[in-house]
Amino acid sequence: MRPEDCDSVRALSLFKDMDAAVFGELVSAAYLQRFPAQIDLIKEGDPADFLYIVVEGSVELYGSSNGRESTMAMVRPVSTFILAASIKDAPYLMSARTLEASKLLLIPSDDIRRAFATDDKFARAIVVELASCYRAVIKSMKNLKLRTSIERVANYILRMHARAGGSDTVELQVGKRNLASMLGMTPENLSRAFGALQAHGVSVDGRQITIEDAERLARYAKPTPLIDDPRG
Amino acid sequence: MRPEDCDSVRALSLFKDMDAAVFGELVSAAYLQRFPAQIDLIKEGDPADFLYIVVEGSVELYGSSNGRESTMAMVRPVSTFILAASIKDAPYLMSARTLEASKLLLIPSDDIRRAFATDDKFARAIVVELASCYRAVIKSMKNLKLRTSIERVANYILRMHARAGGSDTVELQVGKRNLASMLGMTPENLSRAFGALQAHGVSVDGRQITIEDAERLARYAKPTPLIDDPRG
DNA sequence: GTCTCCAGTTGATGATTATCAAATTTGCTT
DNA sequence: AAGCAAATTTGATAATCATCAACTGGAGAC
Repeated sequence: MRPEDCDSVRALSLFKDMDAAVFGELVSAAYLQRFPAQIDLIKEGDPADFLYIVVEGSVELYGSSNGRESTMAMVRPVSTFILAASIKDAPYLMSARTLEASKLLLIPSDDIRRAFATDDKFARAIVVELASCYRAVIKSMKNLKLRTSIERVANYILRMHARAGGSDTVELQVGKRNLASMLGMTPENLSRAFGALQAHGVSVDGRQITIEDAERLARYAKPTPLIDDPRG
Repeated sequence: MRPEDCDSVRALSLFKDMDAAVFGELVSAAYLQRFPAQIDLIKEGDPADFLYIVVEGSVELYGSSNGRESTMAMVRPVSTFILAASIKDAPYLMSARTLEASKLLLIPSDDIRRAFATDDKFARAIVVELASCYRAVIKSMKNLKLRTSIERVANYILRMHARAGGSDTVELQVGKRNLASMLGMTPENLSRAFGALQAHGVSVDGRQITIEDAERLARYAKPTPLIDDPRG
């Protein structure tokens, strides 16, 4: 594991304040691996053998039932996923696959639980992390239950716009297929939603999205920090 | 606060292993209050001044946006709600109101955070609690995204059936209006869903639900522990 | 450069779900 | 027990969303 990768993991709020020796043990027990795009990493229902950290690339978390499948979240560097299952020693609730070629750090759940039991600061950092994850899912659920599909797309565009520092052109980071599933709709309807948002000053060309007037779009989308603020 | 209420709170896994003195401080700082039915307790966006514990009765957590409103969860005794906001000192993401006359324990978030900072066992108990809450929301989200409304109703009935120890008649604990919102549909469609489930051996009379053959219903509902198991 | 493949788009249609209005039942009050 | 308000059901209709099929355009293979 390269020092800069190690540093970027250590910089995560989850690990930042933990005991140096315990962190050392975690890292030495871990595997740093590269995966190609579209590789299945974990399957829901499997025992949670590892905690995963996305060092480079991106990963899709999705759920399945019957024949259906739906994206639950997309994870980009540097952050962890499936922490809850690792800690509880419970089966994964979501499957995961790489979206692109990715570098991942796999830490055995046993070691995570041991560090959790020994290191008080680590235990407290996990609390904060889980609380944030919990609140993120609640927001995502409110987004789903309280908004129409076009509103969800509109608010997604506004969030990208904010993340890009207010630039009036933003670039989609994920394929429209994945985005559609993430937003709880079909790819066809995502296309049509983009079309419908032309009426609110949005134009889409490939993965380039141009926002004519963010204020105007916001008047339609009606964003609220209680759903759309990635922090808090 | 009556000793039996105190004991039932202490028995929660969140508090069970915590230091007796710290627990004593928490309880002495807390307010035990009775509320009538349909009383607004908290409003989303407000600062998280208290952690709530439902001692008796039941509470609805709901989100709103635009003019819409949707039930996110229903909390029954004895359990806590809005722990994540209390710990993070962040605004509530959900509003709460009593569903029936209820007895609630309100613990100031400041005291919760102080106890979290001092008591290592409490900090670890919070981790387990938050991990469980997180997984519960993920399940709820999978339920929403991966199932039709009739399937959600069918699986809800199966869960009640299991909770009632396999009895072939179960009683609805909540009004159909609330249940509909919880399951992400309108009251009208819940009615029709019950009607549609007659074809799978379910008959509904008021709040009494009779399941002719749970196996048969399960063949339609296709429950999975990764969505429907309340534990894990 | 041309071909192929695949993601994305578009159009037509069907299923699901929401909305509105009215009828009916239920539960509670007097 | 009668009367009233609220909850639920039912029916008719409309909006939303999914599905299927056909088409388009661009990226990579050869």
